[in-house]
Amino acid sequence: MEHFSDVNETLKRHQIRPTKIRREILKLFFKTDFALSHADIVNELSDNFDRVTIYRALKLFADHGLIHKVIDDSGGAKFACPLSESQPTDETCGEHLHFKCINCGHIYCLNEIDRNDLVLPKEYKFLSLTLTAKGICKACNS
Amino acid sequence: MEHFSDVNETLKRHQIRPTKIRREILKLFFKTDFALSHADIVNELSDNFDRVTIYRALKLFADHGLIHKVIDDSGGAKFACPLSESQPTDETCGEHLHFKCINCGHIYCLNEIDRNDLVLPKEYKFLSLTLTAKGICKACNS
DNA sequence: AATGGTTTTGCAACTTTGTTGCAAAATGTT
DNA sequence: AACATTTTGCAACAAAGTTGCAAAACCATT
Repeated sequence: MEHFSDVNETLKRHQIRPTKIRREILKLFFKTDFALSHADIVNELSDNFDRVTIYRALKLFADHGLIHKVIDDSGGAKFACPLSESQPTDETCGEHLHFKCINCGHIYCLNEIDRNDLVLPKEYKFLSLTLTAKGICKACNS
Repeated sequence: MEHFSDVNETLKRHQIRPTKIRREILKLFFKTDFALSHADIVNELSDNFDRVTIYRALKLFADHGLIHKVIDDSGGAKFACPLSESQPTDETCGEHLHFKCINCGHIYCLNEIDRNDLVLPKEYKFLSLTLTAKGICKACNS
């Protein structure tokens, strides 16, 4: 768990030059435990920064492994920042469990769950699981 | 496996009135074994039908359980038509395995795979699996 | 502190994807 | 054929995201 004062340091650690808008966006991620959409960020930030700049910051953060993109089941893009920095985000984004609340719509990254023995934290109520495989299809595998 | 001549009958069976454009779209689904995007259909249909009419036909098909929507991992919507009509599409869409080819980008519905023992057809090369749970989150579950 | 070079930002314009309202065309029924 | 109901095509709109470019901010050097 990181503190707000770590914002500058975290940016630098990820080779991202700290600017005002980047600090503001990262602060928002630090105080939120679910994935944020671009629109969420625009609405949440008090000073109105430019939409495009926010898109670019999100892209930059993702490219540098600070956050990762999650596609909502309705097709919208959200971005999640893993609070535990223990594991590198870059490659592991597809490897942890995502949980979508059908009530509030929030998406949570459940990093600590064993994929082979899915037991959610007790406060969560499990209803369904979607599986999506990736690989090479029969047409391309020849 | 259905034949082209079944197009009219299939539409009627799903309580969809057969019109020219609906027959054309369904034919396309019958001859394709992967999920189609709206843009795919626009490009594939020789007569140029109106974009909006195609959107409406897809919505209608999905509402009547003839096809189901799949969200691509890049956020785009695709629609898949299960060739085996053995199982009702409406509720089971989230329950079968989706396979995305990282080479051609096509999404296949693998209906016959046992979720508890994922063994893909031998022509497919498996690379990774994404898990997404749904339910009620800690904030809403109180 | 001023200079100069690189980044970053904000703005305008544009694309893609999808939706809505409405009049005209097609369809089904009597 | 005449009627009511569906369906289609069109125009307009909205949300999400991208690109090019000039102005502003930033950084390093003298």
